[in-house]
Amino acid sequence: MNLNSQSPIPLYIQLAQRLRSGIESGVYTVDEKIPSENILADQFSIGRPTVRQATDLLVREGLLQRRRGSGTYVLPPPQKIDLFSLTGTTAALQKSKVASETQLLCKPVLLSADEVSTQSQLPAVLSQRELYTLQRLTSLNGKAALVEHMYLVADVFQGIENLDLENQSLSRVVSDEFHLHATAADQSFDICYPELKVAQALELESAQPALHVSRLLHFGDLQGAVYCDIYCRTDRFQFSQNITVTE
Amino acid sequence: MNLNSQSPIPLYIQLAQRLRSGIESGVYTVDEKIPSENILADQFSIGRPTVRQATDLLVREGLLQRRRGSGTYVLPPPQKIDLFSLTGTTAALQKSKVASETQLLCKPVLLSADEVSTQSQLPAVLSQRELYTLQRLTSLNGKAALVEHMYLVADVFQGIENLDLENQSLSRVVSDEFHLHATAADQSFDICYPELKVAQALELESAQPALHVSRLLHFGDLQGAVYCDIYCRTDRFQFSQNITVTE
DNA sequence: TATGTAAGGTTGTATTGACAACTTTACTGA
DNA sequence: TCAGTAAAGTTGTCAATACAACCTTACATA
Repeated sequence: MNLNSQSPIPLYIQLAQRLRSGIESGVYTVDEKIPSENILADQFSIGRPTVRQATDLLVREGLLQRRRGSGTYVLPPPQKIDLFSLTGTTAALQKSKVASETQLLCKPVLLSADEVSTQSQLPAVLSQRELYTLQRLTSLNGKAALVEHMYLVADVFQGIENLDLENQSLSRVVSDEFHLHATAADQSFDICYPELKVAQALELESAQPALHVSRLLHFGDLQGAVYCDIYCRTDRFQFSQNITVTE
Repeated sequence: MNLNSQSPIPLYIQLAQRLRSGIESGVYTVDEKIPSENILADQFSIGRPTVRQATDLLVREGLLQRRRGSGTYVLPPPQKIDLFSLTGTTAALQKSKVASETQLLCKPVLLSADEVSTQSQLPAVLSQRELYTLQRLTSLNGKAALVEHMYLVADVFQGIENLDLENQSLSRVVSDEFHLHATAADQSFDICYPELKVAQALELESAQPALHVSRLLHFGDLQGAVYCDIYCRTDRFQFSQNITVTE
């Protein structure tokens, strides 16, 4: 079985399409290996770097995962989780009936207004204020799903560093301990390649993108009391949202 | 100037980091070329394939664009557009004061219930119904930004194929002609690699991801009367959303 | 001065080859 | 039967080389 070297379509794209079809049709089974790079090179009469270019595409699409020394595996399709409605992340996960575990990557730390002013990615409403910052990793069914890097206005959330912030919805903590409820949010969505620490926490492959959501939460008159950068693996879980008109 | 070949960090990642720093610090200017692959290979004493591996990363991150025969260019950062609140896409763009142009890629076509039932990606609420389908490309400031592939319930939107659907908010058409207003939406967000036609319309590089949003719109009692797959280039524009609590 | 052509420069695709770092498998000895 | 070790197989990184397909630049001619 060979590829068409007279075709204007590059060989690596032809091979990628063959492999993609094989995955979709079940020829290659989820959680099992596809043939090794050397075997594919022989089968299709092309070089191993060209095979790697083809599998690079499918790794990036979230269909395959390479494991050094072991092989190249077919990944399962993503599950669906409502994450971007205003219910709060851990609450949404509990509703979705997936086993979820949240752990702190960084415990809450108090940042002075000077320190905050050096962090240019924070919204203007938070500049020049003291903030608590913390990072959490949430795994679903034992698999890393999302990382949250949160900033909370220190004045509003005094004492939060003494609370248990693992395996518990932040919105519940905010509600139970501070008697606040989010009333609105501004979010933006983009594709990014997270910094190394976040990529490692999410178990991302080299140059694998993540969905990045910047979320600024408003609590009635307390505008922008919480800011959160969320990094999601959309290849493992599909993140959804329900919204309604507010009029 | 050389890379550290004794480092455990691969050479291509070291070079990528050097180039990224150069872009962020302004050493390499937006809309101008970085040094050619051969020049970088000489400068850093590495092979051209290794240089290409490094620039591959930055192309994927949306920092660089390669143009065959011309060079490798630094791309400008994305602009911010509110797209995922419930205001409707073209209306949101008008509000953002970017020059926007919307053109049909496919005019509305009526799909029979049989044809609809073969399209597995549509939500269950739409199966077994006659639908109009159409595709639109929206460009902002002359640059392809998003593609919408829409499905509208035929009973509800009879006659829509006779309306002008270019350069006009669908939500306005729906409002003016059918006296309907979206009251809620279910959306999900993921990173995808669109099919060729969509990728071409968006001017995506090979294996460049797009943000994919599936949106099901509800019009009061008319649940799920419009379904839309939206593919966005988040490297050119940053897409945002404002949501509020509905209680 | 403008147009056309050729040469040079640039990125895109592909091959062959080598070695490192890892996992898996098979065999041997206690 | 179990543990340890070596060999084989797998992916990851790197390089040289070649040719194709494109763009840019410079020069010549009308």
